[in-house]
Amino acid sequence: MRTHELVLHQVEADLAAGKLRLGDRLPGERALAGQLGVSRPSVREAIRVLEAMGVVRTSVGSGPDAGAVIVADPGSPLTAALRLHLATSHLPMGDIVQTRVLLESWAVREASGRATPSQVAAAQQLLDAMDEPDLPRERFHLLDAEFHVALATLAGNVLVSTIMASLREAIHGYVIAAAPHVPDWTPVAALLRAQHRAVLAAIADGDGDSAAKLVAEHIEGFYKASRLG
Amino acid sequence: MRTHELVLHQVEADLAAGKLRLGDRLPGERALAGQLGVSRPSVREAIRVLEAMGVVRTSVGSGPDAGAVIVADPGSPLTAALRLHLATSHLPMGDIVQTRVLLESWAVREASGRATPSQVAAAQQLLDAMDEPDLPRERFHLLDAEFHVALATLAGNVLVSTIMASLREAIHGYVIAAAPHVPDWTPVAALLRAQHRAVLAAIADGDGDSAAKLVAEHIEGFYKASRLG
DNA sequence: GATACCTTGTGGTCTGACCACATGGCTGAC
DNA sequence: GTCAGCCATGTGGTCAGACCACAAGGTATC
Repeated sequence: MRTHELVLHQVEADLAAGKLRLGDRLPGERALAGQLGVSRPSVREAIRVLEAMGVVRTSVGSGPDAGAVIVADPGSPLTAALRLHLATSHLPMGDIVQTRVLLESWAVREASGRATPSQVAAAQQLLDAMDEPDLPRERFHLLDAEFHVALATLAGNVLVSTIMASLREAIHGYVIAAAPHVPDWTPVAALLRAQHRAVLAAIADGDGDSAAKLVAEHIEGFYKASRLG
Repeated sequence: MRTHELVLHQVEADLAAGKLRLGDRLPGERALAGQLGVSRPSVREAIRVLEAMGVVRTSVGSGPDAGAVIVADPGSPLTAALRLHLATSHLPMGDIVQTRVLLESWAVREASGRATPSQVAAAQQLLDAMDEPDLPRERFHLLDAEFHVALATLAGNVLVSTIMASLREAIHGYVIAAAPHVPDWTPVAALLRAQHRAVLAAIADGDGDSAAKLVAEHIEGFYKASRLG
């Protein structure tokens, strides 16, 4: 076993045993190295991995917030991993689109009937913001992503909404890059806006089947238009 | 930007540009450090992150296989991240079960009608192996996991089957730990075996709806019996 | 020609040092 | 007594240099 893996296992064991909890600070790099009988570079490599996994956040300086703090951010590692594997071209974009359809259809179906009026209103505000004329296209896509993640969150499943958010973020760059393939943007944007409102209305009405159908058409249509799917 | 992140971005850019392809080797740690004007520990930290993300595999020694080789393994990082976040107790087991039901229902529905006889036969062999009397319980669960992943693979979506595999692996330890909660194991195992065969039969018959329903009941029933869900 | 050895290049690890940064207490002025 | 400014302290960030273990492939020996 490599030295930094020893450190990783130790930290994971402490997490599982409850010795390390959310918000706690890891011992300093020098102290941890001393405790485990390894060198500081090995501890640092382990902390880099934990950081990449979204388990700790490090910051320099002094005070209560300094050092390596335990956080719970399952999203960022997933996003980063998806981005990297998309870059290697060994993760077909079509599979990602299909997965989005699958997850979002389920999420809006689940959200129908359990979404509170205030949650629906919050999503509505995002749609209103997207109605603004002369909205830059990148801003449009960011709001769009936020809306879809908000829908996924309504289903109340942390894992599903996390996966959704990561999928959106990982492909955001590709969506922007594909912009030239949709020269006539204005009518497309109008269609997307209308579809969003239809989906949200179906959720508010508690009509899960319609919501699922509408969101699937919405996603598939967009990727087809963007030549991404 | 921290130094090791600079290295990461450089590698990601090379991947996206096609300068680095699957199977290629990264320059040696010393060479890479020299090229980018950073120190070797910084390069090493970056490589640790890439390794954690399943983008490279490192090995010592000499020859064509030595060093850091580009691989495509989106599964292991996902597994590790899920394990760690389960350890922090900020990822409810119920959400994982729900996600499994969602993904597997879709997968078996998709697999119905597109699975070839040879694929079904391969899955059947796993079930036959699970029929062996006096099979150790851990071995049973491993074969069970393999069977479920095989089903997910039949749907032909890399992302979905990868997520599925990671979910299974991440919770494997918890399943084993929950074994004492199912004292009367023999009839439970018999039920699981029967359910497996029913699911596979439905897939072979092309009856997607039945397959989806059966697999959902199978998964939910198991977690309920194990007091995990 | 086959075998044992050794050269070479790889990652793995450690030591020790210095830097940048943020805090928090200390010191001095008022 | 109060407050502003300063500096000691502890943190991660980075570096240089060294040595080890390992595996391949060439080389010398028998």
